[in-house]
Amino acid sequence: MKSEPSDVSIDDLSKLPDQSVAWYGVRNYQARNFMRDQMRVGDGVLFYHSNCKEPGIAGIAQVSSTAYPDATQFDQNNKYFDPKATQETPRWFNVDVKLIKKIALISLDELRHHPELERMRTLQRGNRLSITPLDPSEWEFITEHLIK
DNA sequence: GCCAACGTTGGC
DNA sequence: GCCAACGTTGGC
Repeated sequence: MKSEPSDVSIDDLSKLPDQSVAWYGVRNYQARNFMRDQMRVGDGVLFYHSNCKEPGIAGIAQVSSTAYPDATQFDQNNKYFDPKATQETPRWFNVDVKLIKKIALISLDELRHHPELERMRTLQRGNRLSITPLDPSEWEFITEHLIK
């Protein structure tokens, strides 16, 4: 799951109550569907810093709630406000994500050097989805071999 | 349903 | 700041 550290960084997450955050602001249907239809409480999450000086995996987290309507879609003053969403028929959903641990950054450059990860969705050319599923073998490789 | 125009993402 | 890639919008 990608987050821009200027918005919510791994250190921001570590300071939040319960080290947990609502994954608000997703406005892409495919990414929304991953949260709404596929994520389960306890699923592992790689917390990825994007659109920043050092992009890469900054921490390990887990899904800590099932999906529920993203509150920002109803807030006229929020940049994620969606005039087409209503309380009765919300359009956007988010899960909560809870920090497990911050790790030494695994840079995008390093990720690209491991053949075990060459099919990883988020590394594919042209991929812009902020949320992508991981193959269990990719999760295993990263958590067992790339965390110092 | 097509598709041009436009907006966004995100690495570099 | 550039720009490739891709998603969304809306006229027709």
